[in-house]
Amino acid sequence: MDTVFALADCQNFYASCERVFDPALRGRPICVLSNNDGCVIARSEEVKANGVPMGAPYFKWREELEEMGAAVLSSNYTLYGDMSARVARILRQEALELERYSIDEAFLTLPALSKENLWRVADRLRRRVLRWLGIPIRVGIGPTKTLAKIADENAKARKRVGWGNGVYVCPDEPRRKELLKRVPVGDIWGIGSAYEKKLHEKGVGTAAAFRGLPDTWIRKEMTVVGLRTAQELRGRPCLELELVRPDRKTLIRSRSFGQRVKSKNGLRQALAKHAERAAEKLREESLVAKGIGAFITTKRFGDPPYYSNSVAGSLQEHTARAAPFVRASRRLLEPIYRDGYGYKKAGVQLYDIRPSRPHQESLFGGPTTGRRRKEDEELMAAVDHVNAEHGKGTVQLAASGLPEKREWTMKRQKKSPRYTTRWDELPVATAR
DNA sequence: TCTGGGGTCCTAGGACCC
DNA sequence: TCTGGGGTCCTAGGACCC
Repeated sequence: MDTVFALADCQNFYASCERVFDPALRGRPICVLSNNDGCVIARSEEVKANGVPMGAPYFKWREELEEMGAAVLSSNYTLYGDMSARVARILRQEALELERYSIDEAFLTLPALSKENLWRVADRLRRRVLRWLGIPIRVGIGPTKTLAKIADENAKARKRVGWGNGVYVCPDEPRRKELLKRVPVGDIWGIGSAYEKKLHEKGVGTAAAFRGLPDTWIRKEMTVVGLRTAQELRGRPCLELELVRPDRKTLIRSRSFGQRVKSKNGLRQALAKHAERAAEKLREESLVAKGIGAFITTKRFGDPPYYSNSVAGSLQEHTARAAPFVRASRRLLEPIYRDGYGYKKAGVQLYDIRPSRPHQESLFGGPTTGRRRKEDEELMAAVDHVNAEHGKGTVQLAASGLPEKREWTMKRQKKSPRYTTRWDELPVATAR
C-alpha cells in the first residue's frame, strides 16, 4: 500500500500538560524550567509572544515573567512522560504504524488517501486528543518525513495568523515548490546553525534553493546526511519510521551543580550518585554495561580560568550493579581532578552496553561469581522496588552522601505534582 | 549569584594487521 | 631518488535532534 508520513506534534507540550491538571493555569502565561531551574525550556503562547526565547536563562527573565503574571514551574518529566504515552495511544487508532520520535512528537504512516481525506483523518485525531486529554496537537502530512515536518511548521505558522486549525497537508508540485520558497533553510529538519551559515555563504536561503543544489556539493559539504535531507525535500523518501528503538549505545547521567563545588569529596559524591543512577537506568532497561567514563568541568560562559577533563575506564565484566560503577567513578576522578577550581558540572557516561539477557556466564566465572552475584542482584532488585514505591533516592549507597549534607544538589523548587502516576499526588476536585 | 540534560550519526585520521 | 595496498578498529570532533 502507498503510504504518506504524518508528524503529530503537541503544542507547548509541557505547558499544556500543566494546564490540564491545574485549571488556574488556563489563560495564564506559563513557562517550565530545565533541571536546576536554570533555563526556560517550555513556554505557553503568551510567554512566546512576550519575546522570551527557548533556552533563555531564567534569571535574566525573572522580572519580565513576574510582570506578565506568568506561572513558573520546574519540569515534571514523570507527568509529561505519562501524558505522552496517552497521546500515542490515541494516535495509534488511525496510524498504520507509529514512531514515538520525542516526548512531544510522533511520526505516523497513513494510507495515501486523497488530500481531503488525509486532512479529515488528521483532524479527527487532533479533535480526539484535545477532547480526551486536553492536549492541543498539530498534524503535518507529506510524502517524506522531512516534508511532513515542514507541513507541521506550516500548520504552526498558519495558525499563528489565524488560518486553519493546526492540520496541514503538503501540496503536490508545483505548489510544493512555492511553499519551499518560503521556508528558510535554517527551518529545515536536519539543518542546524552550522549548515545554515554555510548555505547562506553560498547564497542559499530557502528550502527550494537548497534542494536544487548539485548532489556532489551537498555530499561533499554536508555528508550523506545532508544529501538525504535534500532528497526528502524533492519528495524521495530516504528516512523510514524507526519502529523498534535500536539498543542504546551510551547512557549519560550528569547535572550542573546548584553552586560551584571545589572539594574533591564533593565531586566524588556527585559522581557516585550519577554512577548509581546510571546503573539504576541500566536495570530499568534490562541492560548491562562495561565501559564507564567520568567528566568534570568548570565550564562557564565567559568565566575563565576554566578546566574540563574526562577519562574513560572499564569494569572487569558487564554488569548493572551499582557498586562497581560507583567504585570506578571514584577511581576515575583521581587523574582528572585539579585542586583550586570551582567545578560546575560532573557526570558519568556508560558505554559498551548490551542486553542483560540471555545471561552469559564466563567459562571460568568472572570476578564475581555464583552466590555473591545472586545476592547482589537481589539487593539491587530490592533497592529498585523501595525506590519505586517511596520515591527516588529513598535507598542509596552511602558513597553519594547524605542529601542534607551535599554541597552539589540540584535546585527544583517549583515542581507540580505527579498527577497521573502517584496516587498520593492525584488532583483534588472540590465542589461548592 | 543565576545559562539543561540527554541522545544519534558521520568523517577523518591514527594504530595496527597482513 | 625511489617507499604497496589493502583491511579493521578506535577515537575525537563536528554536526544534528528534542
